[in-house]
Amino acid sequence: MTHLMNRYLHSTRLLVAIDCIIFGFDGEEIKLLLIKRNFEPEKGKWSLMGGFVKEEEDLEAGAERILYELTGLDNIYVEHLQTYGKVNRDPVERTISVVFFALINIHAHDQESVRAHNAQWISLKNVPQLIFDHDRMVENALERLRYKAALHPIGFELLPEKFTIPQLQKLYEAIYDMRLDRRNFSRKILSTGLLIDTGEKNENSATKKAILYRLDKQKYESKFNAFWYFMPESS
Amino acid sequence: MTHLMNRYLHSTRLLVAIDCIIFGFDGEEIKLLLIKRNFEPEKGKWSLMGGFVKEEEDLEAGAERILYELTGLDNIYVEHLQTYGKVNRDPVERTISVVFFALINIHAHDQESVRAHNAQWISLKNVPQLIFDHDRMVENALERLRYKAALHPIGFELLPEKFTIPQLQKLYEAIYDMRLDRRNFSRKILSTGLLIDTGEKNENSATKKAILYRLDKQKYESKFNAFWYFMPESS
DNA sequence: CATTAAATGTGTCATTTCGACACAATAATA
DNA sequence: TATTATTGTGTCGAAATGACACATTTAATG
Repeated sequence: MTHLMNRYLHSTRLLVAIDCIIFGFDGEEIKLLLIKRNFEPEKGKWSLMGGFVKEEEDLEAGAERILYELTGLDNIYVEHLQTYGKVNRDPVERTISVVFFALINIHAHDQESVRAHNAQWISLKNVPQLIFDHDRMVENALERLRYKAALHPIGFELLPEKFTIPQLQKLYEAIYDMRLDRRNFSRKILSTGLLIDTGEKNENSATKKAILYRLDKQKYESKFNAFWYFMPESS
Repeated sequence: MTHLMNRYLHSTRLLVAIDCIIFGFDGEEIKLLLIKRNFEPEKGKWSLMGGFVKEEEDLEAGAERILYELTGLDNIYVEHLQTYGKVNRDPVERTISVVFFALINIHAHDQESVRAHNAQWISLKNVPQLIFDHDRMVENALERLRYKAALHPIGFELLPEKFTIPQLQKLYEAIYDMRLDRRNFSRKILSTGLLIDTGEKNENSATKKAILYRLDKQKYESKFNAFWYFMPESS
């Protein structure tokens, strides 16, 4: 038992943080939920929402706790991105950061809680410099989002329950920062069989009202872990 | 400063381990380099190669150290898989495990070092039960390998510098555990423009000698982070 | 009330890609 | 020289893709 103890006893314990990249979509742009820190360290600067792992808490649970604290939402899409552990990434003390990214319906969160945390939705194109290595985390998360959305039907997580094909197209155009052909996009999306016509139409339109669809949850679950092979047209 | 100290001081420090999933290919099967532990805890059982993060060591550096210790190789393909942090995953003490996976040329490693660590190459199909949550790590790594190899020209990392198209095909057949059509495979691979005909032929053949190709490093680098869209035929 | 403008739904067509399959070339062996 | 196993390359029809046209819906306009 002494031998066992030695291996463990002589090893370093580290602070373990959890940081969350929170994506939203307002109909035009992809946005991030960032906080202007009113606490140390780096008070006054922008950062991701985060916290430390608790003694008796799984990592995923920690991410969900932190997301709930800020947005009042649970049951949202959360995925482990990766872990950042450069020796000097946190100037106060060496800290490993386990990073998750979340996709939420931007209109569904708790406004009050967001205000209390001094948080704001900021367009991807206007993201300020962030503390520590949070910039790189955001970069990597965007790559992952693009990667994932090309292959899995993940985009729906950013939209309300009922949505139109033009809305979905705008979402993909925002994710990939490129224009897509309406007609080809529609064909591709409908060919997945994931969309169910609700019979309703989008009333908030000054011109032709688009059909409101909802996800076929069943097919969604079954297709989610399979490759999807959707990709924006190459040029 | 007291405020700052409180946030940090009252948080838990955790043991941080690094575990490595090491893939190899022997020409027929995908294999894992596993160790039969001659140390506690779980002495006598099989596990991944791992270790603890050192005080002044980046995570990636730690993975490379551990890989070098076992195989004598550096400059190999290593990618962060994900981090496992369930509260009770290690019965001795709560430990977070940052997991990497590596792809190596199975004939290039240091035999002596592998023997000294009581390690063995074990076919994916015969992997014994592993300690802790290492089974799930292996499962996830295989998923990642399949995912990645379908989209990026990653398979070459498992082959010697010069290789034939039939060898490459056998590799993909092993990764996806399915048979592929020779003629379609050849067409797809050659169409990527990544292969350069060395002019040499594989002399270890009792029949028609296959052309030896090597990677076009330049194109390889440029295509690596782009989607590749190679996938085995569906059925 | 007819016209216009903007947005949506659907269709066509040529090109490319993909899967299934056939045939010729190479090299050791009998 | 025939045989056998393996490798290289070609063909063909079906499906998917990108480029593009046209008709429909709706509010606003005169």
